[in-house]
Amino acid sequence: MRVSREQVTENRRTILQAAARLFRERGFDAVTVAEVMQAAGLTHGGFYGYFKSKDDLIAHALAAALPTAATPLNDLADYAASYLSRTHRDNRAGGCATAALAAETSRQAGSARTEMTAGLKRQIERLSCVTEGKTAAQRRRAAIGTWAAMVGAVILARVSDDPELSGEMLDQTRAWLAVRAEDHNRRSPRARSTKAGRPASR
Amino acid sequence: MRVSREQVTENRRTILQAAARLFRERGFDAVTVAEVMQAAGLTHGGFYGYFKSKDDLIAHALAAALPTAATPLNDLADYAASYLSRTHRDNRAGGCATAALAAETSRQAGSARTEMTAGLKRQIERLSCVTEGKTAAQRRRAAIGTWAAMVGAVILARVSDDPELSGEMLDQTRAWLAVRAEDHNRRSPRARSTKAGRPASR
DNA sequence: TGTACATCAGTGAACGCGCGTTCACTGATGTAC
DNA sequence: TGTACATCAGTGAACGCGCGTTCACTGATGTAC
Repeated sequence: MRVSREQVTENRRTILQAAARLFRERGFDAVTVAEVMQAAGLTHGGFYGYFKSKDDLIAHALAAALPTAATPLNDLADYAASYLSRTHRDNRAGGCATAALAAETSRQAGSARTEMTAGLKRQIERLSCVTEGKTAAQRRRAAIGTWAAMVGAVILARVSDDPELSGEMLDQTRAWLAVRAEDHNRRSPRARSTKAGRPASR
Repeated sequence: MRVSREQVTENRRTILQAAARLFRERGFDAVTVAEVMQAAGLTHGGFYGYFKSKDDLIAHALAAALPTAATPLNDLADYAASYLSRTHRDNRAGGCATAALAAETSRQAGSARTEMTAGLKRQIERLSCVTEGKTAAQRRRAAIGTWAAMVGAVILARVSDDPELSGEMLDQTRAWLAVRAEDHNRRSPRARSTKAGRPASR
């Protein structure tokens, strides 16, 4: 049952989206190739016409799930509020691929790690545009520290089976990040660069 | 080939230590029951005399690998320096079980999540004794934010296949945490509570 | 434009393989006298 | 204290099962005339 070239392109996209969701939700190992193909409305035999192997799918699905440099951030407080929300914590399948898969990816084949590393670099660049700091180096430092805290908080909130502690991880980390920004403004109020003052993304 | 009761007790401890190391190094799924038993110097058939199932082993191995409340922290800067070191980053098997396994544990059976949650509570308590803050609530907030950043930074440093970026994740997060403490001291220099002023652990 | 044929995306059965788990057996330990 | 027997920790073969991957086949698509 051959299919049109447009259909092939669309199928590939559908497979990648299904894989990206399933992997984030359950992890690489717990998701089978057959499940991904079924979620994409196909049978498992056709998989190897699209990808060399499951490892190959993992790398491409990661690339598809990670944010691109083309999507700039607006306000850090807004971003933190949405990232450190209960909605995001409970939405693994549609949420941040780094929080869901970074730890597992570090034990994965090279191509997956390469994709995750590229995504990490893009995210640090994006955050560097909205963090506080007199110099670019200070803003980069804040971007790295903030990102580590956000990713760590979501991972820890997700592992906690105590709902109160889980919510506290999100809320307290958010408040702690806000206090940090306030401290900075108190120390050097003129250093805050406006959003318009720098390009929105790179 | 029956074995003495003391030997049984020691074997159980050996199995747990071997499992805790292997799980941290490669993750729960990638380690087989047979590998754990071989690492403990036994054959795989005897496993079910010690544990109900692999899930049961996972829960007990986590409990064994997580820090106990009885080990208090001394200085936060020292702890951060050692946690955010290249040595720790490269020593998964002997390193922090939370950084190595929290993400995977959040998709695991209930007993493993319960152990990890208990470990998280203990760690927040430990850190609350060495963080800055006028009130207990402020110190707890700092403990949570600091712990999220430390765990996140090690996870991200481990996933990066760019050695420079990997090292930067550790160094910048450490510097960023130090700046945060300085800011606090500048804001309210009297608020710093001495180590002797509070019990070392709870 | 219409027709005949080659191409190849998709199907589903099948293959190896390795895993968690079970089980009959062995022989040293622990215990009852 | 010494002996006979019951117990049970450990062994290794075996069991199901599910996974990633392969392959012969099908039939709609794309192309050459």
